[in-house]
Amino acid sequence: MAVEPSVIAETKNAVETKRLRADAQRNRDRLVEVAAAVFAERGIDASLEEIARRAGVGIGTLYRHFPTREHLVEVVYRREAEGLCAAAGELAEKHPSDVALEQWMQRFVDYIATKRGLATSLRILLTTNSTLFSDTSGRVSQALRQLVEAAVADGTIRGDVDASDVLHALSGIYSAPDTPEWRDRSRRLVKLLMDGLRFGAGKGAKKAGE
Amino acid sequence: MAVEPSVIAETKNAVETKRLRADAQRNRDRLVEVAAAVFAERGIDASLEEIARRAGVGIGTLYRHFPTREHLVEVVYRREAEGLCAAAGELAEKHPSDVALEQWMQRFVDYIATKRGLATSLRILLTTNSTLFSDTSGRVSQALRQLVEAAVADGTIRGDVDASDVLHALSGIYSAPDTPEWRDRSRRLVKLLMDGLRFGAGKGAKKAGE
DNA sequence: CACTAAAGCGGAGGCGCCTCCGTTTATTAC
DNA sequence: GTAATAAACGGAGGCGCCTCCGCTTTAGTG
Repeated sequence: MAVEPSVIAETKNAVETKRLRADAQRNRDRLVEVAAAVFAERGIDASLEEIARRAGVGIGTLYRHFPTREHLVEVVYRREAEGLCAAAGELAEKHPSDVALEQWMQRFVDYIATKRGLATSLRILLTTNSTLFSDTSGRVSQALRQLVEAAVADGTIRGDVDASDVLHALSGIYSAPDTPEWRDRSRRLVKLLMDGLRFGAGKGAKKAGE
Repeated sequence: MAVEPSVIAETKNAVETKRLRADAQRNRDRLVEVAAAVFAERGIDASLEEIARRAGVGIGTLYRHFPTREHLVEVVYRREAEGLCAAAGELAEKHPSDVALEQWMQRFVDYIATKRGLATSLRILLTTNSTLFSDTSGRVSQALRQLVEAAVADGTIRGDVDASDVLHALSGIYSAPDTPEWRDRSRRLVKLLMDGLRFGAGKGAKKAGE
């Protein structure tokens, strides 16, 4: 019933938390990685014992690192968000900017899929600590902005839209009901949006290529 | 994850649900009664096995009657609300109308105490089926109205207030934080309110006693 | 009353949660 | 290198959840 405030502290200090012993750090990383996979595969209610087992550690180790399920879920979610943001840069290097945008948005669909699941389980935490989602969503939309601006700048998508338009267009992904077809429907939405963005590419940019 | 719509149906038809076998009905009643006591004593997370044990039935029987914890909690809550409403009539018969009102409000504090606990556990259900609270709160405020009007009518409390004023004044009980002192604080609030209501009793009633 | 079908019972068993503490391992100091 | 110590490990064990199904009881019928 009582929600521990320590969660907040823990996450804020994450970067400068006291150095873990090498083995501890290894186990912790492993756990987060495995947890991400297991949550994706089995859903958010997956057994923590399975996670420990697959990570090759005892259940006690899992609990030492993540005193509650929510702690683990939160860390997984943050990692997911970071991965998504990092992908923006990587995709931008490897692909034409419109393709980069498209692929990133497809990945965004997956991200939202997890986010939905996690939200259910984090609900209790969130009522107390609501920096989590605002934190990450800021950085995610920053990543999107970067991609959209690049694509507009080199004329691979139309110039009369900006990142917030795109985000708005994507909002259907958030709000669509949690049906089995959700993911496919969302993928189609991204394609549709992309076609719309490509249509008339090169025209109407506020700044014509310099 | 999926929330069963059957809960709604089950409750609506509660009155005319197919007759249970005598032993089944006995067990069911017993379970609800015991559950109310155990929830009050141990909190909403009390062990269902303890409830079954104390009710003298097997855990299987509990689960047959109440397939999820939430089902049980809901029934307990409805029973609580009914008891509160019924108390209005009983208190009105046994006591002067201002005393009846005061005692009822004290009981109301207990009711809210459970309601808070239950709300936590029912949250998931409530997002789907929100008739529960509106249902009961209508009847509860009806009970309050009856008491307030009687007390105004016979001049034991002041006449320039009505039931909704009193309910409004009680809202502090709802919204106060869930601290250990909550109950005492709420009891004092009721006393305070009662003093206010008695002050100037007999004056200013819209209708002087007929 | 006896008989039968249907309804209901109950607890064993499998699984997951979480804690506790004896054992192991990394790190630090020498 | 070794020793000392703090940090971390891991899994046994206790408890609760929930399902499943062989056994018991009730309600109906003649």
